[in-house]
Amino acid sequence: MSEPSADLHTIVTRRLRHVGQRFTSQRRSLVDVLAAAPSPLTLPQLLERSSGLAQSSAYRNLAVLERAGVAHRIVTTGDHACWELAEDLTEHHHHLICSGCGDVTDFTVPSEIERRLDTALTEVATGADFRALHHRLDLVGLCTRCR
Amino acid sequence: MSEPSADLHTIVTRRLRHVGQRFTSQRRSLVDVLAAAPSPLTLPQLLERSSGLAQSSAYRNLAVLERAGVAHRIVTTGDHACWELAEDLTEHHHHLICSGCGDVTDFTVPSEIERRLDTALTEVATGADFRALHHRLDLVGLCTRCR
DNA sequence: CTCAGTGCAAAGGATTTGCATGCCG
DNA sequence: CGGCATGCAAATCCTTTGCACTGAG
Repeated sequence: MSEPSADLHTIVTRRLRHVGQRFTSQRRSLVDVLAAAPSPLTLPQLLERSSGLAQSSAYRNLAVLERAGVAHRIVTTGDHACWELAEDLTEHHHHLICSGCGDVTDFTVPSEIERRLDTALTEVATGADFRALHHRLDLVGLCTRCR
Repeated sequence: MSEPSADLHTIVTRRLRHVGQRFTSQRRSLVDVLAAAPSPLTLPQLLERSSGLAQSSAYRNLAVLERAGVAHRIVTTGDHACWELAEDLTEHHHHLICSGCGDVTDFTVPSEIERRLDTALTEVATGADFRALHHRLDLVGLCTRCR
């Protein structure tokens, strides 16, 4: 399910163009950093990994990438929000969220359970007259360090 | 599964005492408002429903209630955080989150699926050397108004 | 009398925005 | 050239904190 880097850039370019935006070098850098990370990154982490990127530009570009459906913002208990690539650019996964340090790690569940869950959620959404876009399943607890 | 009001107060009193805090009238008001609401409430909503409560006191008391395991803070995409009673004081449920207006509504899934999910999550947690405290399953989409 | 609890106002801090400048198309 | 993109600094706005006061025990 993971995309080769060249295709990723192609897709991102297309999606950005779709909302009338360019794929600038800063945005390319953000996308690459997100794609390389094994887990969502906070803004400070993104800045560390993208040299010479102004904080405000990072926020602005992340907002653009989110509007284009390329990046996704995760709200956590911690001080900063986290960012990751949109799910359809990676693979469907969930998050282990440490309530001690706010750290976020990815994980997946067996596809059979995922399917059943989807079915159930679709029914719920239908019953509630709610247009479901996606679901979010997080496991909250304590990581090894914070235990 | 819902608690009669008297028992709720008893439980809350005990939990507050356990962390060395009193069950004051403001805290009682917050708990009652949360118990009466069908969904999590933002701070402005809580203030509306609790006359004569200072904003700072609300935040402080919610923090105390959270530390006592009575209330639970939900981080949303919206501007404000939301608050609800702790899950073991209500019943296990999930949230429909509208990405348009940030509104949050409760829902439940069939217990069989919930059980299977729990099993799967326990395995994941064990494998990741993660001490799971609880899970969070949200359905993100658009409510009727924002559709 | 003591000390947690409270209100008010000010501080904090992540995120957003205004504005002048730079650069791609 | 025209307009989007960027950096810097200032503004926003939710949330937290300092401080003096009040009230329960």
